Amino acid sequence: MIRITREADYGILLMTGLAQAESQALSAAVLAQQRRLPLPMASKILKALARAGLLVSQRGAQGGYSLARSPAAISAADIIGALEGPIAITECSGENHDGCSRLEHCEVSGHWPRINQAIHAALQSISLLEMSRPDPPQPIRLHPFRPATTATTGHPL
Amino acid sequence: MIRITREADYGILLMTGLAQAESQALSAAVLAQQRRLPLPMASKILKALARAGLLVSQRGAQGGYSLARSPAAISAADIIGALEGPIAITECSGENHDGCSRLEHCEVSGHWPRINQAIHAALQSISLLEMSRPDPPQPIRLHPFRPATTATTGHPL
DNA sequence: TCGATATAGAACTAATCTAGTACCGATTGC
DNA sequence: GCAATCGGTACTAGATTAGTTCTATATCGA
Repeated sequence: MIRITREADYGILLMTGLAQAESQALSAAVLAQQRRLPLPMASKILKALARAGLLVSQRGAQGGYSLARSPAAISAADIIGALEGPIAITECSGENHDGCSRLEHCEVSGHWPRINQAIHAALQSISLLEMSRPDPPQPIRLHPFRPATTATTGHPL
Repeated sequence: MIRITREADYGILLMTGLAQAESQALSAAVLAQQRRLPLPMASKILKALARAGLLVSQRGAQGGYSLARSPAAISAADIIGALEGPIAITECSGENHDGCSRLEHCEVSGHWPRINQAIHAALQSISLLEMSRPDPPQPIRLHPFRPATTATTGHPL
């Protein structure tokens, strides 16, 4: 139900890694190793997070990534949104009806905006600072790394 | 970001249709026509909702579907959960670690349960009664019906 | 009792999406 | 200048989704 992609999962892992590094810059290779993620994947995700303005990147030798803001000022919604694109409500509501206004049977009640807002609010209420605290009742990984050819368990959220 | 399947979207449409029918039973054909959904699709979804106990079905001529409980007692979480399976937290937390306990790198903090719970709470706070009220600021459809061969716009939630 | 109407359930297919990899270019420190 | 790193795009195999089809079962009414 309401699944999140593995990219977003990994993204949160990487962000918590950076949050714990206390503003020290870490390279993609270091972060990937720390979180046991394949380097190309981690690299791809870090690029996206930097492009979204959540990370600051430093190129060249001794380069790396660090958080663009304090962990308290970054929410789960920020991270997930950066990796999975804008929430739907921005695609088909308000002034922007692209892809929807063409449809002849758009007569249905506005339940989705309400749901979107509820979920968005829930995600925005969770900060990276909270997620970085290593005090969970149960250590849990929902999206464990799985090499491309291996069977998988589902990843519903 | 955090997408919901079209089935769940259609499911909510169909449920609101039944909620507005005020406990009168409606056939799959009637509901499908009302919501402009292809009959086989509507039929498939209604079957699933009935199996999940959200609808009561009446077979045979003059048969149809009606709500198993009052619209106020049915939440968005119920509908989405019925169509997209149990939420992840039940698959990999508490006593039930199937598919996760085997993994060697399960050392990560428990951020997902927190997020799961937040989203689940948000969805549970929205009742079918609310969703059935035709008073939205903007009538919106996120998952418009699209014949199998047609291009699509994304459907992020 | 028979036939029309409806739901129950499983199986199948095409299109789309996801996860992960590979490659090449640009920057920077030593 | 060269090695270390990030930036960006393109590609592929596998999984998932969306929708259809087929057959079985139940019920109403003539």
